[in-house]
Amino acid sequence: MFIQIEPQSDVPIYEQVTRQIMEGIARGEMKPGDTLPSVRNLAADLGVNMHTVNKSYHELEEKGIITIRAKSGAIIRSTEERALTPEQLRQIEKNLKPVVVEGMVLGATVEQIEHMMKKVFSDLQIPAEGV
Amino acid sequence: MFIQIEPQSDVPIYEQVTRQIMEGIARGEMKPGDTLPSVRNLAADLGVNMHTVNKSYHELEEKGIITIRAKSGAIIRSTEERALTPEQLRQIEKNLKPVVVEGMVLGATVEQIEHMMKKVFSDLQIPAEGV
DNA sequence: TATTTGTTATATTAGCTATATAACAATTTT
DNA sequence: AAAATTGTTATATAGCTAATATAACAAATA
Repeated sequence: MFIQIEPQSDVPIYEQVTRQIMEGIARGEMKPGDTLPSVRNLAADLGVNMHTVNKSYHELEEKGIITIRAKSGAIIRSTEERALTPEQLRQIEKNLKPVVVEGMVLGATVEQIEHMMKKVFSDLQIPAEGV
Repeated sequence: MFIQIEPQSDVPIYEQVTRQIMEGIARGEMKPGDTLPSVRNLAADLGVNMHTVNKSYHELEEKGIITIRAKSGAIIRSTEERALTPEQLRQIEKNLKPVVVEGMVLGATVEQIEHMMKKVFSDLQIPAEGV
């Protein structure tokens, strides 16, 4: 699998897993309807505990990104199913705020932050076929 | 002071202090050259421990936002002193990435995120005189 | 039927957050 | 010069989170 864990990071392992699965979805490497590997399999692949992966999956479910079918598996929800609620928009803005504020205080311009934002976006864009 | 602590938040107190001081600087309520209150005074104001505020100040120093003069006080650095190093740009981008990725996966467009970013920016802009 | 699945429970270790006290030495104020 | 204030350092404690380890359960799947 495409997930790489950094044990020394200040970002918790379960959070690293969550983020990299989201990246995989954003990149189009994983599509809606796809099933995630079982918590035991992924945990074994990554060399981490089952519960750590389980926590990550439940975090993804809370965010509305996957659906966990008890005793069966986890499926990536379609973009139609997850319709970007006002609550989710508020959450994104809440996450965005401290990052933008820090950027401002350090002297970054709106254009610089905008540029970084678009760079992140395009870097994750679904690559053209055969690339 | 303008800082409001939410004890129930999942954001650590020292991090709340750091963020709200950054907001104060972004808003122009605190200007370069200004001294921050002593760790003991601010801690008393907020009803938290001295070490909690001290941790926040050191976090701000690590970010390059203030200078701590040992046994004297903490001063807000000027924008000229902190020249937005490549390292800082990388840090901002690193902070920005997971937020943008989550927004993407939830179905937000570049325009939506851009709009939120600019909203945060303008909300913190230095208000016109006498407003 | 046997295997795999997420779930639940218990226990342990490690690290972080936050508080509490206390003392030190340099700076600043009186 | 004396007193007060300052950040620093040290020790200790309590609570919480992260992560691991085992184990058993019941439903789903092969």
